[in-house]
Amino acid sequence: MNPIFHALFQKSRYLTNCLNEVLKQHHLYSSQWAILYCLHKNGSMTLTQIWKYLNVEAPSITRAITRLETLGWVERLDGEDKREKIVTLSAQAEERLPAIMDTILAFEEEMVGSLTTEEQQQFMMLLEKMKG
Amino acid sequence: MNPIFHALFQKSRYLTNCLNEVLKQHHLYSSQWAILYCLHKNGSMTLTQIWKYLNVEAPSITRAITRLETLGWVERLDGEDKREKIVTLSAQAEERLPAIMDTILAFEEEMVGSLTTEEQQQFMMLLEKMKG
DNA sequence: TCTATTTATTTAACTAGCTAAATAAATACT
DNA sequence: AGTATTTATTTAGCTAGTTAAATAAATAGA
Repeated sequence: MNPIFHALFQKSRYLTNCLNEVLKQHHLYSSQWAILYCLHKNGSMTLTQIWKYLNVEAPSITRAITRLETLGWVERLDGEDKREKIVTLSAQAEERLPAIMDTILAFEEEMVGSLTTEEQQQFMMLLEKMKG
Repeated sequence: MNPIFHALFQKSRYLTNCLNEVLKQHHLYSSQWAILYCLHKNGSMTLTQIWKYLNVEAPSITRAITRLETLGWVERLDGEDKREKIVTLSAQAEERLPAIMDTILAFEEEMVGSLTTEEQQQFMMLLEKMKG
């Protein structure tokens, strides 16, 4: 068994666990953060736009949005096309995002700061060179 | 948001999905394969040895072993220390392992074959250079 | 116009990780 | 010896991904 896969899976799991740990202070999980960041960057989006952007399946997003809605982070609005739901950040979310972003930046610096910019580019290049 | 994390998580998810896909022909999931491979390599192991080796929490292994046991891949035996359970591969599993290993080798070649040995080492080195 | 197909979302059920707490056996301490 | 602590496993319940199938609205075609 090629150790690359084991190492890659381990690191991925380890990093999401760490991310969840630092996000605890904001009462968020990493998958919830991914959606909030996506909405912050792109503005209001339909569910389909979100899952295509994050490259996960629709039901994962439906469930996460439902949770974020009950927690007051987002709102679901009917679209002009009655099939689609438009998701927007709540005022409360907009207010809290800067502090969360600070947390994330510190986390990233801690995790990946030991790599030079060239090494980071090298890493991305190698990742992309794997099939898929 | 540093794109390294997104890329890493995506690739990890993509590779496990691919692995699950090729393992379908053997009616196995990737996490089940990880345990079977571990037992093949190390011989009989206690649950604790397995979860420490695979670096996941104990309940994940308890559940996976229960499933593998009902499917006939492994057996749970009482240890001399009555607290521990010793897990062994079934005869059926031993019989089927070579074919599964062929599948896995082909999968690895497909996924990572486009990288030279140096690139693979480079990749591992960069992974390890990240904190953790 | 009516029907068939496509598209957006949701629901159900599965694997797979996690933490926290329960249980039972072994070990350590007085 | 008897109690307290540690260790191994399990159970319960959570996030988070997946596929398959249901529902409802929009679109395309006869």
